[in-house]
Amino acid sequence: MRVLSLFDGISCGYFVLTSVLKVKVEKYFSSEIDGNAIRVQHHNHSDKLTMLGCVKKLQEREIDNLGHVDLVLGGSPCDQLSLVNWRRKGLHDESDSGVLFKEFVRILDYLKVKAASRGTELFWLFENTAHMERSVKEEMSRSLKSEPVQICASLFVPMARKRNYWGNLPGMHDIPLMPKTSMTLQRFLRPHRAATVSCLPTLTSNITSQLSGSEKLAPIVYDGESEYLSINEMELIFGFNEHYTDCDNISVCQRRKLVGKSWSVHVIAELLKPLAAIFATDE
Amino acid sequence: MRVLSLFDGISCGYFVLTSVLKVKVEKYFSSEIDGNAIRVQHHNHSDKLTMLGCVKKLQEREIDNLGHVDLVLGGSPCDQLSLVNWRRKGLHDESDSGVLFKEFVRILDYLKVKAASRGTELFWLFENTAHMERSVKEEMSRSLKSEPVQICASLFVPMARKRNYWGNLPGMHDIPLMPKTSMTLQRFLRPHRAATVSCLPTLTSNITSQLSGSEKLAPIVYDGESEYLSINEMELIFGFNEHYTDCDNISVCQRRKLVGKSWSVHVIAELLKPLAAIFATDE
DNA sequence: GTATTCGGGGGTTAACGACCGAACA
DNA sequence: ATGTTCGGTCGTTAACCCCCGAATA
Repeated sequence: MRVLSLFDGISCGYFVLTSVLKVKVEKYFSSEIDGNAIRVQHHNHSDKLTMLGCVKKLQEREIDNLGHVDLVLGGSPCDQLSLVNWRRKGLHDESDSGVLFKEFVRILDYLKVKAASRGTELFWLFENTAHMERSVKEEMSRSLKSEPVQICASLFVPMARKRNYWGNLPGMHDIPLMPKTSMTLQRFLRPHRAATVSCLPTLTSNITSQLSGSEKLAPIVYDGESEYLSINEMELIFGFNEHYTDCDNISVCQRRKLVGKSWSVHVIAELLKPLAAIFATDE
Repeated sequence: MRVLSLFDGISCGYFVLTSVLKVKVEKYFSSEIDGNAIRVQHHNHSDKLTMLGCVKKLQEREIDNLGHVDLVLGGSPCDQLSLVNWRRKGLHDESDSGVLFKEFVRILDYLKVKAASRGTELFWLFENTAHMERSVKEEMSRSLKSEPVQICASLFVPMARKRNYWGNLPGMHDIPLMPKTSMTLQRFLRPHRAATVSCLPTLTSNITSQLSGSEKLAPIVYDGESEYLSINEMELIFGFNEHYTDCDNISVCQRRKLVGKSWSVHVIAELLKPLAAIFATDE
């Protein structure tokens, strides 16, 4: 499989395809500009990724040079779209990150045309927060020429995380809306660390996102004192290996920002699972 | 084997005995008061250690309650002894950490008497920096009733670390003073990270200890820029598993302090290796 | 009503990264 | 002479953690 991942972050897509689904990834093109995210990519996947830099550099000439692409992945920045940012600028402020959504559409549309003319199939998946203005979501759907499915990570892990997923993956609109997982937070913790809640709120890059309810209850008790999740625990709950982001002296704060903006591994694995039956795997 | 480790830090002794030498450790009593060190102990060895708290609490009654002890380990704080601290207070200032050396002697002497009266053998190992005033070293030798052997970690890893080791371990004074290891720093680094030196200076808790020579050369080049070692690389060079100290949101700075004060795994393994032929192992 | 949320601004605290220093090899 | 070192102080920068906020469900 040959993959193009835009806004690749800490390469959740590559992690899911190779570590979870065991798909043989022949090429993985990663577009990312954040220095810490690239350090995590280097540390975990070193020379298996091809780094492309900024999406804006990907014009038709550069896309042609990638060769054949089977799957396009992307989740453009939501900081200017999410309702949690009351000073958000929306999709159209050219000086901010919301406008990057259009880069995904531009690149996807070009690859669709190429695939159609060659008679090959192009799979794609686009993700963004479910917590945005209705008008923005509708504009995204018009641009992507499809309707999203909303999936919450609490189907698989003890953490809320409602996200909208657009795409053409087989069966993606038929994912059963099962009840929340029976896995409790405590199951993810080491000895000496006790959970105060069974399920976490949506974890963002802001540490206060960990506090539950109006009483703002911290999730952990250690040595008789309440405290926040460790970054290790956050990595595990998102579905990565423990220590996934521990490299190159990236601070705990920056690691929290990287993971808080990432995808939930279990949800992406559920969405991409049908591709494992189509493309070559290691098993 | 039943072990008492004083000033246990991040439990290098337990790591060596179990992970390197595969000795069956029936009991490992750890005396430590640093909160971050205890978090690392909990995270890596959870319920396999028995925490004793401060060495000063270990009076004859508490020592009796430990039951039989085969091996005593310890490296008392050197911040008031090392020549690098020009405001050091020495061994006898009751308000500072140098005086803790006497706690090791007190506890060792009591266990020696107990072992002699029961006719059992008591192994012991005490460690401290080689970079101290001659008079302090001589006083330590008088108190411990033995002479130390000086071993540098560069025998095994690309890092200087001259330390004095006192004890009664079989063959410890016969460890061959081989030339420095042929393992270069580059062998410990991931792709995209280049070493500027083949062997590091003595790594301490101070980040500037990584700079070599009068030109103060940083050890790493990444993306064309010189930078410091990552804490991961420091863990590996000390002989621990990568991420050994990554837990509970301990900051990179605090992790550097924990590792910088720790023992070199390879040296301790060489010293304790003869015990693997005496005590039960997993192999 | 009421709880929720891939975020930012502001004041306090800790990490960072240069100099400092003196003995022993 | 020259280089070295299980550290500590000092100014600068970044991390921390309380507030804030408004649409959607």
